[in-house]
Amino acid sequence: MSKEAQAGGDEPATGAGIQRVFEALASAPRRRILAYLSHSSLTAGEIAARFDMSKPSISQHLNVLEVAGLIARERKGQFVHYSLVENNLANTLNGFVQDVCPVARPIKRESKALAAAKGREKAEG
Amino acid sequence: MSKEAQAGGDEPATGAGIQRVFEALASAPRRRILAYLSHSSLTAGEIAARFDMSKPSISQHLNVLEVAGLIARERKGQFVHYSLVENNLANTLNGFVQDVCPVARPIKRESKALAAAKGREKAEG
DNA sequence: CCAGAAATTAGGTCATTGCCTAATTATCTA
DNA sequence: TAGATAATTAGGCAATGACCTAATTTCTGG
Repeated sequence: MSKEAQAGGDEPATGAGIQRVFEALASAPRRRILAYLSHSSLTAGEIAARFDMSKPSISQHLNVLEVAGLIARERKGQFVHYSLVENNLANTLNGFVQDVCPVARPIKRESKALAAAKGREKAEG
Repeated sequence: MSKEAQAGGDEPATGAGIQRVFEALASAPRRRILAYLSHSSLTAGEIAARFDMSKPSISQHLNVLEVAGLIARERKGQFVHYSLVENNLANTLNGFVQDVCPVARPIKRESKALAAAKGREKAEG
């Protein structure tokens, strides 16, 4: 398993990947893109159509999200489909919260269970 | 209860507070400060001493974190003590993850329980 | 009151980000 | 192959952010 692709699993919250993730999330349009993709995969054009912003700008946002490992792209003919990389966001943020927030530490085992459950889901899905 | 002070409780992940939180978290030094404060409260000077950075720069970072509602300041004589606002970080990130990450949605009730438990903890103190 | 320490504010520089338009690449179809 | 559509890359510009030094505020102790 590639370390960066599935960041958040065991990687400490001080790793290199987490920086890109938080930078990616610091932008409202990018968070909005993630929200859209949480409902269904979309082409770059479909995403751009939902914004009052030029296509190249959206393309840049998509690139930032992809480099952060939060979304995946797949070319299909002349279209490029984007989809959420589901584990990464939750795991990265979860890992960080566990490092920083004392309250959250007790649920460390739960998040572990969550990751396991997700693994199962993927395998069955 | 002030809405912004305890952001993340019911506030949608599209609110104004979340933007400040994510911007605050986009900086490695600021995340490091949060990690320090998760172990104990510290004065501005004690925090600055842990960084290879000027005190004014640290002061600015502290201000960003405070405006985001992630830390609290308390003046004691000539010192200023900073401490973590524990609920806010976990709740804000949790709320966002629930909005975006399909896997995480089923644990919505758990996070609610977590918030409740935290309330109790605070009250018993 | 004055010297000194803690912390912030003020002001300036430099790099980065976010947006745009124009140009380019890749693909489909007639 | 030519023309149209999807998407990206290239390049430029304004705004923002992160750092610094110097100056200021706020408190303590002699």
